[in-house]
Amino acid sequence: MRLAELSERSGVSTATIKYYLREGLLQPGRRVSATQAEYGEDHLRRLRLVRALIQIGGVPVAAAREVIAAAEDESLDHYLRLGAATRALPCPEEPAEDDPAVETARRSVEALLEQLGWSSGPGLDMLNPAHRRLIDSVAALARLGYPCDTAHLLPYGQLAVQLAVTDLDMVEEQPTPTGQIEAAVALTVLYEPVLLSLRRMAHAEEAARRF
Amino acid sequence: MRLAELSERSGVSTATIKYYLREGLLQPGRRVSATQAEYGEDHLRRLRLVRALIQIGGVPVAAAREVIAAAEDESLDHYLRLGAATRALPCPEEPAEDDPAVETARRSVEALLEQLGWSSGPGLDMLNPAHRRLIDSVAALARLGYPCDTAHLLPYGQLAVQLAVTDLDMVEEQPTPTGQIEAAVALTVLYEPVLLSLRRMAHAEEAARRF
DNA sequence: TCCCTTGAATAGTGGCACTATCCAAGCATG
DNA sequence: CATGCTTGGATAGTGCCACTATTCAAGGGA
Repeated sequence: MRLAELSERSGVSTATIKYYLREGLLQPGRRVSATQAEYGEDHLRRLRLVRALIQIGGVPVAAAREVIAAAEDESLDHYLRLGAATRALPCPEEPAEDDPAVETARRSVEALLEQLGWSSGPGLDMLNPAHRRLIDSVAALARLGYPCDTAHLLPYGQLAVQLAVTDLDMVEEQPTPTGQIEAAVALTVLYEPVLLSLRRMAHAEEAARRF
Repeated sequence: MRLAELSERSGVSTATIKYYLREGLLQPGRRVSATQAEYGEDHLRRLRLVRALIQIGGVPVAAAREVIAAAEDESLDHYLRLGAATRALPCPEEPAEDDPAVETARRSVEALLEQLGWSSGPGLDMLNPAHRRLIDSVAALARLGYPCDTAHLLPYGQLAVQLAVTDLDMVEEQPTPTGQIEAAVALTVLYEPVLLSLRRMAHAEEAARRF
């Protein structure tokens, strides 16, 4: 199909598609003449994924490019690609304040990981952006005077384990390796708003029940 | 204390504090002369809250103002203020595409709420931005071909209920009504990154276990 | 006295995600 | 074949957002 049709079927303007092509989020189409290119169903599928990551998941364009690149890096094996793709996902990172609260938070988190039985290799922690973000968030809560020690975090950690099991079950439903990578990325990102929305709705529900 | 001290103790630049003052995120200090103002501990506390909402929680400045305004609206009673404050929190809203997927998603969500026993008053749904976001996210997942029906959503909803119970327990620990409102806002927003980080880390852990 | 700080007002910056404009090369139609 | 529209590529511009820098006059401290 032509650019115009790709645009129409995806609901993304041609200008934006061109932008994504420039940014490397989308493979260029098969050139059919000096001034025209042909796109296929896989382009459409990819475009929909990119669009969902950016619009629903709030993933920045640059990060989406990294994810896409990692997902189709043929030089890695399946598991490494999966890890690379998910690690490329953004954890909106703040410039770490050198606060005593951060050190306390780091210890709380370390203790939490131990209680959860998570194998936190000493180098792996710091490489994982999620780990940094967790520490920063806990530190912010502590700075405001809210309890956020290991005991408080533990139930959240246990719930996270349940979530991960459910999520990976869905990933393993995918038949092809590429499909699994894509599913891992899409489900990781797109279930985040689902989860947060449900939590907020549950807050409202529970608050109404209590008052 | 003076502006400079407020800045030093909070770690926020004077320029940014002035910006927050202009934007109404912070009450002006008690004027002590034509060119100087005095700030108290409550200013510091408020500033830290605002900062955490914006930096850690990713709340836009405008939304933070709404939240603050609702939290201290004396004309509402405790429960209404709590609702108003949390409802002012942003759910990064997308321009709703008029897709058949959205209609399907809406039905899935409706069925989910019923199974969870949530009292979704017919008007309340649409007012709640979280509800819209949930539908949009489910629609995006469906558009990509991932299963996201009521059966798949139910475990997430049940987990959300557990989260809400834990969260509201923490809110109720606060002795004063104002403290409860503040806690509700802070915990709603600041536990989101905690939860998402833990989920991603659990993904990595569970993936390592399986492969 | 002199200079530094303070607070207010205003304008400017940088990043991001597009979006608008231009251009030359086709293709399609009469 | 002429003509006008569409296509893809390149470049520059837009709008928003969260700050940030500048300028100014009035205080206050050594």
